[in-house]
Amino acid sequence: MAEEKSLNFLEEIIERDLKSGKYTTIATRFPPEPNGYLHLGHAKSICLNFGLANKYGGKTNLRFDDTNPVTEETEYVESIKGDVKWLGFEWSEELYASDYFPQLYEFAVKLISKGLAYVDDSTSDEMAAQKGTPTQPGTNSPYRQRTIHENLKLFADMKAGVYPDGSKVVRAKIDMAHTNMLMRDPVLYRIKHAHHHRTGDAWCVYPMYDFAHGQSDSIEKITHSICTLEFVPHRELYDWFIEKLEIYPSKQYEFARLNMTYTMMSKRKLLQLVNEKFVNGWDDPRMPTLSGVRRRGYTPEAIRDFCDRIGIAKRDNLIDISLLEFCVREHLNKVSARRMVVFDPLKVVITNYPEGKTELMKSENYPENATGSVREMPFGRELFIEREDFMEVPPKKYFRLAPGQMVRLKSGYIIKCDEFLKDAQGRVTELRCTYLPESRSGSDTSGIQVKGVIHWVLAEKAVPIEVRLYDRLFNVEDMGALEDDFRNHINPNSLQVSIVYAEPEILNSKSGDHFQFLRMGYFCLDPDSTPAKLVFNRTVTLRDMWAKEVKK
RNA sequence: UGCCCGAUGGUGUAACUGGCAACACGCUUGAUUUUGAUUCAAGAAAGUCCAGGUUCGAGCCCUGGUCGGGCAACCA
Repeated sequence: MAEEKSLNFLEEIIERDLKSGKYTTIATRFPPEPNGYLHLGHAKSICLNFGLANKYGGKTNLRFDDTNPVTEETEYVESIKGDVKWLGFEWSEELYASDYFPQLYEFAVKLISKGLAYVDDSTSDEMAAQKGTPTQPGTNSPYRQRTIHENLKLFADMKAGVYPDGSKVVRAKIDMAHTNMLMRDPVLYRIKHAHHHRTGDAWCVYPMYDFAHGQSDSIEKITHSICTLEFVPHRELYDWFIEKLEIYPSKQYEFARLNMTYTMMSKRKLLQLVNEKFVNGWDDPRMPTLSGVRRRGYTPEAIRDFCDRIGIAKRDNLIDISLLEFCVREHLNKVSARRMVVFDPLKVVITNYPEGKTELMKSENYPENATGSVREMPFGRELFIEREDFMEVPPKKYFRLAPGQMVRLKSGYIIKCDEFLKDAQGRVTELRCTYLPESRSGSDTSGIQVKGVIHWVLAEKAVPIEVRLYDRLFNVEDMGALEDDFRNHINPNSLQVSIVYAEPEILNSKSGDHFQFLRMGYFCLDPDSTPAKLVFNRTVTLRDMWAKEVKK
């Protein structure tokens, strides 16, 4: 296990910092805003931040960036905490940017006192005009020259609730002609007479992200503040505040966010899917949210493995969803109990099997592990098999049932199809087969080798269950390249519900159980289940070489 | 027409910091298999965005281009 995996660029930076003695231990943080549910992109960040701290013996804080009371809710805080834990990580401290409101306020006062910030009465439109453009310098606000004394008084009044929302802001006094737009006198504080999910009505002025994030890192003595690429231009401001405030110098590093084929990671757009009912909530199994993939049956192990495999770099990427599916299958193959479930039943009557007789057949639960764990399946004269496991006129390499052809019933007997019945519409309604009594699974003395093995259930004991089959939510590979509205590209067939027939053992399923329905895919029990009706989500299909063969 | 990032098989990520491009997914073929799954084996696939330069030697360094992404919210 001592294989040396090459380091990503952040690990290189950290190892250099540790080796040089710059730090003796590292501190990272995962800083979500509680305004939505976490998704796979966040999983990448979580695995990175917590992974780095674990690897180098440091710590990771969970810090909620809750500086905008109008979009943030406790519901989100709870879901985020649950998701991080589910993924398998433990934070050192649970913190909130709102914990630092008093200190952040003092930081603003300090900047004002140093003549490095001022209160501006400009409207947002006026400020936008003052900003200039990336190619043209901005212009100074007419309020830029207010005295320190006046600014202090005004800011105190802002805090005291004297002014209405939007009437005034505090801005840093930097350079309206700066090539970095973010350095053109950015807003530090704005007035919002809004109820905050944690501080209630204690404040009516709230810091902007830029004035809260870096300082929060600094307060927590975060050594390596890791964020995504879009914050690269913010780093200059981040460093400016640290320098002017003379506080602990956390360093910001940026990596490329996760993009995946056939999906999107924008919290805003995911919220839209929820609000506009394209999906059934944040935890809809079609969503790339952690609560969604969890409900879908993805395991934390699989997601961590996935995050490990995609790597960390700075170039834009579009990860093929098949890699995630590979990780999920790999894990589920090892841990899922096997069950037989017939989706589209075709009745089989075994004509030489005694009427009224049943026997119990043993079948392995975990064929990948030598646990010896087995279950018993009732076998009898009338069975259901998959309709597609019979063909009246089979193609060349079809080795399932066909007139005169033999097949092995998994964990049962070898049967031979003697004849088939059709209804008036020409639809096959029943197969009449004979079985080889000496071919019983585990004590086969028939000497006959058949290529095809199919799953089955005893008709009389079959348990109807609901399965929900999911397909990709969007039918466009690169959602990021879209020119038009993403809602125009929703896959109308992303969810298909049907009633299928399971072996009786299915009744013992418990929530959280993962199964492989033989030859049909991986499934998990959905919370919508009731004792009267079990509901299963298809996590992912099995790889299917035959489907490819058929396409040829 | 500004500033900041980035560029290696189809997709990702590597290349011991200058020594004849590797790993994974995907794809193809074969073997095994009481899941057409799993497992195993083999194979196709990039000459590293382009053009110069330095060097015995460049994916790594230098110069100039090209292309892609980001930046003008009282969002984060």
